[in-house]
Amino acid sequence: MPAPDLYRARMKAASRARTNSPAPFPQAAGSNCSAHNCHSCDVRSLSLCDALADSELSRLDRITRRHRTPAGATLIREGDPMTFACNITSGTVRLSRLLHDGRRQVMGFLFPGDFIGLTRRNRFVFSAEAITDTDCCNFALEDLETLSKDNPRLQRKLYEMACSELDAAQEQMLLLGRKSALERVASFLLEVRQRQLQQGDDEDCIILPMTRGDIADYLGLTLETVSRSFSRLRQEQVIEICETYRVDLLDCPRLQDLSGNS
Amino acid sequence: MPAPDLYRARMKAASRARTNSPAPFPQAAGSNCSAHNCHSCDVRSLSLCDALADSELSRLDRITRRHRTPAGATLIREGDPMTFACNITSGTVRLSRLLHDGRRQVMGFLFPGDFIGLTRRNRFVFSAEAITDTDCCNFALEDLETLSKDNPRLQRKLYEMACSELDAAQEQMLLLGRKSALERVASFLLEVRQRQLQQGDDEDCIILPMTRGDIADYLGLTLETVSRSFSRLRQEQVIEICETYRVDLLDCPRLQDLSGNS
DNA sequence: ATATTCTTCTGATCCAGATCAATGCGTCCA
DNA sequence: TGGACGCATTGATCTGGATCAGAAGAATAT
Repeated sequence: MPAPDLYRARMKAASRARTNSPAPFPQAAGSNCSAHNCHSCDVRSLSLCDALADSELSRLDRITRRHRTPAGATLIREGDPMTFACNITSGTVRLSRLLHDGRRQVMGFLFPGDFIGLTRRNRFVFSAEAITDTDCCNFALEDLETLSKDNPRLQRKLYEMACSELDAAQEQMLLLGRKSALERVASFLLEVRQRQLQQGDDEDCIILPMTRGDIADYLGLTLETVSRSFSRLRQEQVIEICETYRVDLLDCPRLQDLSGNS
Repeated sequence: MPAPDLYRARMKAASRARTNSPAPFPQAAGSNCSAHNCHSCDVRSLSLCDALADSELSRLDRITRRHRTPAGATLIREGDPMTFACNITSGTVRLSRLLHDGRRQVMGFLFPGDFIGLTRRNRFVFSAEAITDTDCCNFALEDLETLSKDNPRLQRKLYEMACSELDAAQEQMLLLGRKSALERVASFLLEVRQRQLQQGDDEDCIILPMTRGDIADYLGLTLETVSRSFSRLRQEQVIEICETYRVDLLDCPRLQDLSGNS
């Protein structure tokens, strides 16, 4: 995504929030927004669907509902009944949870290939909001269960995804429990870099579609502290802030040191 | 466990740490410490093994190695290769991770029925230490994989356990990222209560086998702050500290309010 | 153009919780 | 029996990051 678009997307998102327009999701069955099918899917190798052989894909195709969610709109509201799971195929999504008085914890940012639905709760405890325009495939939970029941590879893949998420969550617990502000921000930049390498963007230039406030709520800080940490990393020549939402990692080894991961 | 024993166990643990005696784990095959088998297992219904029918238990029995770990000894060291998984059958275990400069994050406390091994890493990134004398069953990872390969219920159970862990980890991320000290301590007490209800101890009197320092490292606080929070809850008649490691929850609704979970 | 909105950045001040320090209690061991 | 040790509690002080308060940039709306 070209850089100026990102800013525009953010603005659109903000304006949508202002006018409080209804979230376009979930939509009625059949209202597919992007010409797309499982066989030609860009992110199949990154996602759940990687567990299915070509021959099984048509069965998946039949239970899939595809949706486009514009930037700023809500995919899932905290408290919604957990009736479907969801696979992000393009865009960036923010998962967040609120405390009664408005304090917010961002549980994670989702990129193409990421999956929502690894939980045993019967309601979503977080909301999912599109940071940029987002495409996703969702499956009724019962369909997915039927499918996984006679597909051990799919069941196994779900297990592996849950374990990976768990590894990441434990990393985040260490960060939130014991790291300083600068360590958190350094860790975050390296995490985003790692994610973008997986996506095939192999530059040391990372794109941050989320705001400083989003980052702060992910790292258990305030946006001012995040901003100051960015500035300090810039002053120390560890990063260059090309644009607000685009950062060059000039010195990754140093960033690694600063991240606290020995 | 009667209360005074707990104090003694802690002392033993401390003395073991002092004299730096070697961890008695992993032991050679066959060195079973407790007379115990899968069919008569107390915690089967709480654990992984619940997924297996009676008829399949003997197969599990054959790949199981049982160990007793005395209080204060180490079950797993950070960095050990992940060659086995482990099921706690009695006792309490602390999982913790260290930052290079000694800062510690306790990732969780394990009770009977809890499982270690839901990860995709090939090395343990945390250490596991027995807080009280602990019995566990462990399985070579490859045995477990063989078993789960032709046992969909076991595979499914592993998936569900990973999802439960993930739900808990997200709860903890909210706590570590956004809750105040008092909210953290209140949440912790309620969490322990919940765990002890599962174990069948249905009193509003909870046992805390871990030290204030352990609790602090679990909650991202210092032990002084934890101690002060306990004192404040006592002053406000929300809890009664019967003994250091035994707490009565006098007013659970109030504790719930104070925990920040609306 | 100009006003407006959203966001970031930076400086000044404040405070919750960390750190430092002292006391007491229970257990172990010589 | 006394001293050492581990742990918990409480008080005094300090500080990293929160909060409060502008200023300025970037884009949209008019």
